[in-house]
Amino acid sequence: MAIKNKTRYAILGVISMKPCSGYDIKKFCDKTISHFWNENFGHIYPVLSQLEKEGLINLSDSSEGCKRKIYEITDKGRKEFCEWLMQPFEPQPPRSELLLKLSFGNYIPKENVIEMMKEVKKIHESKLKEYKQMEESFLNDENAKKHPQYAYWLAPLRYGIVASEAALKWCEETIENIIRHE
Amino acid sequence: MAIKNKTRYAILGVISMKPCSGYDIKKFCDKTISHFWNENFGHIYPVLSQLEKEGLINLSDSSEGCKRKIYEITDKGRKEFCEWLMQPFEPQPPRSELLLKLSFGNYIPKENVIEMMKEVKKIHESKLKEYKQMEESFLNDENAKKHPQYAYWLAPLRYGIVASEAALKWCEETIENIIRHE
DNA sequence: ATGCTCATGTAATGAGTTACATGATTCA
DNA sequence: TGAATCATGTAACTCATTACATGAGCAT
Repeated sequence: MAIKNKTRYAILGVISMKPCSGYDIKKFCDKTISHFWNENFGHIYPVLSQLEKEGLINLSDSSEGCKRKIYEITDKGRKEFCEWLMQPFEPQPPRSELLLKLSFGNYIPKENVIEMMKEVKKIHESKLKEYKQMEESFLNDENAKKHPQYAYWLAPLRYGIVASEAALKWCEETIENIIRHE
Repeated sequence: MAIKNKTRYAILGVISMKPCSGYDIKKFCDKTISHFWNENFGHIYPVLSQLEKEGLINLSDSSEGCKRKIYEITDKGRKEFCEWLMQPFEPQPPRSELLLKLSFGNYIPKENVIEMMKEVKKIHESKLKEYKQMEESFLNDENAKKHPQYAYWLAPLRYGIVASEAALKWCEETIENIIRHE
């Protein structure tokens, strides 16, 4: 059976970049990878304890006597993290509430569906704008370019951009189709 | 607090089209909406019992004395289903294992990441092919065109197509970027 | 002194998956 | 007669979310 707890890998990944606390991890997720990954405290803290118990992370020396609990990754932890990275990608079972709703659109007035689709379009527009701004500042950052993670950070951002553009196009097309179909 | 159990709406939707059994619902999901929605028996049956208890579905007369339990939607059920349909779309918290993995690609050999991306590309290629075939047979089906659900069934399919095309493009671009970045 | 952010955690709950159990029917 | 499919369900488990509780430190 495939391991399903992805939170542990997200945490290992964040800690592997820089020793940090549970609070830091949450902040990092919210600020940096929020457009493709989310975590919440209620899950982070128990998983942190478990990872420590398994010896994949350690309380760092710097956090002794201090209130904040700073964790660092161990060799064992780095090994397990890399093993996960090397495992082939397995598609996740899809669940799109939007597409589910949409496919039963004939049960409610056309206007409501169109309104919903316009809302969806707006969401993608604002996301696209945000991603493009991020991309611009990223491409102009000479320091970032030298970072070994550069191409791997650009990729999710680029995904956000092309996916949003496609979704936008699809929204327009779908609204047209719904209007046209009597 | 928002209701989170989406399975109940998927079930109500399927039953609202045509009275059917839990087994039928599973078959329908696998065959017809599998590219954007999945269900499994272990969840369908308990939710069916619950929906019946709440009076949103009924055992149909035709299933009396029969082994198969055919359910039909009640007025109350149809009302609740439509209420859900009318509620504005709320974006789901994102969790892309692929993008998470990819963003830590610098921890493993480049070749592995590229191999993974090529696999992902293959997956999208075969999906795109499948969707296009479905689209073709759908567009050539004169009966389908007259169905009130027509535009709403075409939409998820079109989404699959544009999303796959975008993802494909992104795969190629990303592979290039990873190769180029020393 | 009031409110905000920092910071860590626990408990309850819910959603969904997987594995297991059972028996009927159909078809080769 | 044996395998595959039809058909319904339960139990155990895991993952994740939400709500709750608590307290420190800092600014106004």
